[in-house]
Amino acid sequence: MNVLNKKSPTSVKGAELVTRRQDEILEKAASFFSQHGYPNADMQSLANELSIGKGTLYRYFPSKEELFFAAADRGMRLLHEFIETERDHKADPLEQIRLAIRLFFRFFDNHPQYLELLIQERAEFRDRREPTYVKHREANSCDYDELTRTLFESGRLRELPSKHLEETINNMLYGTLFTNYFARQNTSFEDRAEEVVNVIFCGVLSESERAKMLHTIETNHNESMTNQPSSR
Amino acid sequence: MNVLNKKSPTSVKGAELVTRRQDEILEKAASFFSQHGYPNADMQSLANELSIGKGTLYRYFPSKEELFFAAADRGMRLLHEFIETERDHKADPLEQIRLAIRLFFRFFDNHPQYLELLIQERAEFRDRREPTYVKHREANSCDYDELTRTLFESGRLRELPSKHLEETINNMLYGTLFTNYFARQNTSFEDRAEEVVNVIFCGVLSESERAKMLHTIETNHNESMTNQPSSR
Amino acid sequence: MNVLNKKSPTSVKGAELVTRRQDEILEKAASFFSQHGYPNADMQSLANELSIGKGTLYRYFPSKEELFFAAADRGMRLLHEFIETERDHKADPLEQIRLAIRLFFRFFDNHPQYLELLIQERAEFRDRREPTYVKHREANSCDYDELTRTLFESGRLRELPSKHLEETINNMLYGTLFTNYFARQNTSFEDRAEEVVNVIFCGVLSESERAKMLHTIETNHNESMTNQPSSR
Amino acid sequence: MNVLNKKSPTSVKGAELVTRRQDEILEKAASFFSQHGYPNADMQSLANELSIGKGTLYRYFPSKEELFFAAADRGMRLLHEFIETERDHKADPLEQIRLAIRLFFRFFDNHPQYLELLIQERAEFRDRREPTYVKHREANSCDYDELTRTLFESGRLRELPSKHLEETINNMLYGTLFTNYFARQNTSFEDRAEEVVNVIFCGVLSESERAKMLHTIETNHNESMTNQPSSR
DNA sequence: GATGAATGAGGATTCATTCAT
DNA sequence: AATGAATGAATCCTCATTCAT
Repeated sequence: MNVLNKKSPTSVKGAELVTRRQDEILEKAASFFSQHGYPNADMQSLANELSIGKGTLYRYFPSKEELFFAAADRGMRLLHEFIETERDHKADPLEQIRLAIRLFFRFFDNHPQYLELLIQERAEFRDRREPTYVKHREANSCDYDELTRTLFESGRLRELPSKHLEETINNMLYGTLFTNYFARQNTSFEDRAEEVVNVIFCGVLSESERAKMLHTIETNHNESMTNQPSSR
Repeated sequence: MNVLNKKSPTSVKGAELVTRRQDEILEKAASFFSQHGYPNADMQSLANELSIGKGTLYRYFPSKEELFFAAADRGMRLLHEFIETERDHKADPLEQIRLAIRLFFRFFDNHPQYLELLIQERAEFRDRREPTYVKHREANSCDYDELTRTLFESGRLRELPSKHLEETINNMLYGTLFTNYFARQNTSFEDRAEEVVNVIFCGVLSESERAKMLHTIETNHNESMTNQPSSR
Repeated sequence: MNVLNKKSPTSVKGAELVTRRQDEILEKAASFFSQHGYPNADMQSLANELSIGKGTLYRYFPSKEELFFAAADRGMRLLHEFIETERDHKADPLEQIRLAIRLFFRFFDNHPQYLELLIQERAEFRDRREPTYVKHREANSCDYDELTRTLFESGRLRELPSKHLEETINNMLYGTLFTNYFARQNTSFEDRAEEVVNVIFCGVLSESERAKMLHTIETNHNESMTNQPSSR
Repeated sequence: MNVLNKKSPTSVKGAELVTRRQDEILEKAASFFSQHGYPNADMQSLANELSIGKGTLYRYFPSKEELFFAAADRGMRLLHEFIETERDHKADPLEQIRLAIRLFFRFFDNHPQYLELLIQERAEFRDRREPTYVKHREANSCDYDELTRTLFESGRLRELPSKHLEETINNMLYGTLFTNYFARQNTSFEDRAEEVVNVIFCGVLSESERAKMLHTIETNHNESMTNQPSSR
């Protein structure tokens, strides 16, 4: 499916060269797809922007589709690497989460094209492939599982199914990305990190209201445990 | 730009007929675009599904693009109407918000095609038009402005810039929609409404941790007010 | 696979129109493919020659390949019709064969493009489809089976497996077509009909030599019957 | 037009090496073109199969077209050599012809790719070049001219214009090749040699019928000689 | 008003050939 | 001498839109 299939294993040095070349192409392709949208991005123009021949593009990627997927994957890989490089495994768990969120936003501030690619991918290849975004989420999820477990055990989180926590954060993060990006407000994502963390951690209610609500939930929960074995 | 413009008067009855016909088309078009994606949805097939001629389609909508926009707009209008019809203006404000969230999710459970259209629209017409989603948000925002004001004034929300509240809820809602839809998990949105409300209202931290954090925020805030007039 | 698939059964009158149109296209396509060769025949130029749009071509035939096959099939159909129209079922069987050969040649004199198509087809679609030529041969073969049977029974042919007769004639006919056409000698095929018939019917040997050879064959045949039950 | 032209002298040994290399390439090229058809045979794959670089191919043959022609020519040369090597110049002339036919068929049984090349060539280069097949026929024709003359003079053939004899045999041979090959019947050509010889030599009619027909021809011929000096 | 036949701009992809290493 | 990376001309096909009936 790639260059190497057409001919020869090429030398190690050659392989490196190929990888470097592919990276250059992917870098440009990401912005290009992001800018024009997948269906309007034509390979000729992309080749022109790269100052290479159209054929060369096809030497490195067998089709427009594969090129797009490779670009999207690269984005998620870069995101992952960026967060891994910057995070501090020894910090307080809550701080780690806070930092991860901040880094997540910072990445998309610096590379908005990759956010665009996530959306494009979903729009164009709805039924053809597992979304890159989901793959990435799965790759990362284990890293944070332990973090949350620790927090639960030390009683620093309230009692929520642990899956909820992760998903809720995810929804909030991507929701913030998407709605802001959709709205083209051009505000920095990272600038909103504090608010987001703030709401996720503390909610929006005042002290007293919160107490009331949590009490109601508790009560309902107990009742449903006692009276209605099946809640659906 | 539409049928009526070409030769406007026509009888009132005629106008109604046109509207009914347009609605039938839009209904089908929404599912169709949703199913195939904008670029792969071809007008001939849509006409076939509607059992009308391709030309007729063009009588009612001047172009594929306009048809798509009309379908997306209709989706947002239906969402709005649905929520307005079902909401209870006399209920407790927090309950009103909770219900609105629930209804919002229920709508997209019942009409997932309109969610798809939002994504399609963003992907295809990135730079050509204000997203339908944003238009809708603006249309609705005033309705909830007063609701939140009341809650603030009665001390039932903690002190957050009012814009934040609305945006945060929005981000959470759309984030939940998008990530779930992206992940194709086929779970009902409404089933998740309670969790979402729960987190937005109460946050994820335990009582003590929350207190600590809110204290820190307060302190920082005061300090920054005193010492660093500009935060960036 | 054809026009009708895209939409609607069209009226009877429409169907006739479609057929007429297809025929016009096939007529031109045959000469065009014949002239340029399948791979060099481009659809745009063909459309230009027909003074229709490229899209129209594709309305009537779903692909270049199908168009080509349809043209080749039409050729064989026309050949068959031509011979059936002109032949005289009441004539002496040998005369019928002689006439059929003459007509066969005359057809390709008048429509050399269809000969070319047979060759093109074999060259381009070697392994993708049963040759049109073979289909035609099968369609016709039954017509002549009886003719040859009669001739055998009345002792007007010497003893040859009946399959041989038909195949030999076939080989001779197509061989004459192909070699003459290959050689681009531009001589009329029909002009050679008499020679061909002459050789097939009488062979090239003189009376005495023929007698000798037939005697040898007979003898060998008897011997192999007696001594070597299986000759293979 | 080939390697040697670019920088001619090179040592004699070098020239031999070049020739050997070219032969290896042509050998493979023949099967390759035969297998895929000229337009689908791509130079990269051919180079791969030969385990040489694509550039090297172009060192030995200036273009795909020239390579193809060289392969086809080589086929005809091999055919010629094969027949020359195997034939027996001292045998009875009729036997010589019989043997030549048998050898001709045997060659194509063993090297069907060269038959394919003849067809490909005609299909692709219809108007660009004298068919290899014709060149070969001309090269060989003189060898058999004398043979036939001898036969005529000794009265072993009936009176036919000598050109007819050769052409008729040719047509029959190539006709048998092509129709059998077209039909992909996978029968051995050589197995059919006897039948073919048999029909060409003796014709298909019975003794009496043959006499009748030859009489008629004679009569017509004389008449036309007497009455209509020019038959055209 | 409704239809669908006709159109042609537009874009992905292939592959023979060149040429620097 | 040998290589294979780079090139871009060439071509099939799709589909939104128009317009005569």
